Amino acid sequence: MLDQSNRSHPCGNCAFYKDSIWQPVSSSCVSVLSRGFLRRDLTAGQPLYYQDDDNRGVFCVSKGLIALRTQHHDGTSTLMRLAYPGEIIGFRSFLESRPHRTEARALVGSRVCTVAQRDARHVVQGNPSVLTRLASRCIKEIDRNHERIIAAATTSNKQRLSDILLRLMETHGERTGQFLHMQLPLSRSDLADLIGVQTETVSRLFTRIQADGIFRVSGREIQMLSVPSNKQSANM
Amino acid sequence: MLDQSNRSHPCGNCAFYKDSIWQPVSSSCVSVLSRGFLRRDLTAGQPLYYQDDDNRGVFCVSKGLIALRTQHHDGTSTLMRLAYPGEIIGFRSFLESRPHRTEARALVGSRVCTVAQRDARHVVQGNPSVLTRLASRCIKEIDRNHERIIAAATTSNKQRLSDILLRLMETHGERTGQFLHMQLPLSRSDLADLIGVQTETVSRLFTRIQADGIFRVSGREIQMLSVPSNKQSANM
DNA sequence: CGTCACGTTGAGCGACCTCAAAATCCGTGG
DNA sequence: CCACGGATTTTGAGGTCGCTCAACGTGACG
Repeated sequence: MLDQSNRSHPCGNCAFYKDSIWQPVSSSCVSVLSRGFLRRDLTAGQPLYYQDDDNRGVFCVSKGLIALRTQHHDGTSTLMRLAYPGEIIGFRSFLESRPHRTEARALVGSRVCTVAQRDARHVVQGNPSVLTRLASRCIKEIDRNHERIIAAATTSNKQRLSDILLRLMETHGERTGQFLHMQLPLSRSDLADLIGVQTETVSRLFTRIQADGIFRVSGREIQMLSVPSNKQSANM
Repeated sequence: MLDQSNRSHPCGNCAFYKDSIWQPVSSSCVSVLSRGFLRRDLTAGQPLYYQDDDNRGVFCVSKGLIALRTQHHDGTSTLMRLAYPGEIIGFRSFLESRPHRTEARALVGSRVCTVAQRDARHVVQGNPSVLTRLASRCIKEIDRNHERIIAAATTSNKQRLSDILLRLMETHGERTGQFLHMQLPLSRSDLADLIGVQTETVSRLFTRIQADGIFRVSGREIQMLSVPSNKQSANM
């Protein structure tokens, strides 16, 4: 049995330690990491950083769910990404030393670990493999964006909303007998910003999704038949 | 006057030498670069690599225009990116050592420089700054994708098509008196795959764009009043 | 001269938008 | 415990845009 944890490393107790971008690093850098390390708990709705803020470090979602939004000049906004546990956020502004282009806000109670900017730079400089792993996270983000662009072009809004529910259920759902259920961590207008439609349309999409019999929706309470038998792929 | 060129470096004569990701590198690596370097001219329509091909190196567009497409299972495809001169392509599969997820194909006569995979890895390993610059190109790609997602959510298809014409005109247009004109390097169905509509819709969008008086369109011949007086921002 | 790829045009339909109003949820204070 | 106000969500009516299907034009090429 391998010991997956490591007491001296600040990420040593994290469920995502084995995939941490900060691991492995030279032993001298472990103490630098520990010095610049901050574990922070956010309540639902609490911001981590705002659009146009200067970068303060590299953030890792340890638990919960973080929304990355960008505000537009006309007052509307787009939800660019939902960051799930184990994911890194804020890396663009860190790597490019520029202000954040999105706002990060917890959607549910969350824990976020930060490595302060100065110390993160120090560790990156001394450990090329950290940069390689950061680049890998960049590419994951590119892949996610490509999937989203492709989905927008090839998949109906109804299907995309179903897919989002499915993904959320995977992480946030609780099993009760034959059903999974959850409190939806997003408002109708968040979902609208995510799939690129109006809030009224989201409401109507929920009605249509419910009619297919896999989901039951009541406000933010979502119930789902587990093992949805892939019947939804038959819908357009 | 600084000498922007460098005879011993394979990118030394390139217009984009000063922004090359392969520059600066240690002098010992310059010869490795030269060894793995291949300058290649592509005719319009010629492929550089196919989807699912193994990575053969890092490619840099020296001149021309390269389309990056992904094919879907149902036979449709999406044009993910137009790569302009000075841009790097194929970096995802290089950095992740995985097959290409897009097909790269020249839209007009183009020149592409390749650093062979083995040598590129050698140079990256010996020069951390190369990896930093590659990461920077990754982030540029993320920024482009974000802009595209935001544009899809906030801008009309007509406006987005205009924006594409404007961008192409910038690089490919030739001035004749008061007008810029070009041979459109993309078919109607390429444009459709780029903005996510049907080819018939592209045709109708051209009709409507033309009605605004800035562009004249006849098949692939596009004419534009230069300095378009930003009137198009009035259109929705 | 036929063929084939490409582009345009038309008709009918469905999805989403806008504007408006009603219903529901939720926290706060009486 | 209940009433109130604000935010959120749902529902309705009517309009617009893009989709589908189909026909037709055009130009390149054998």
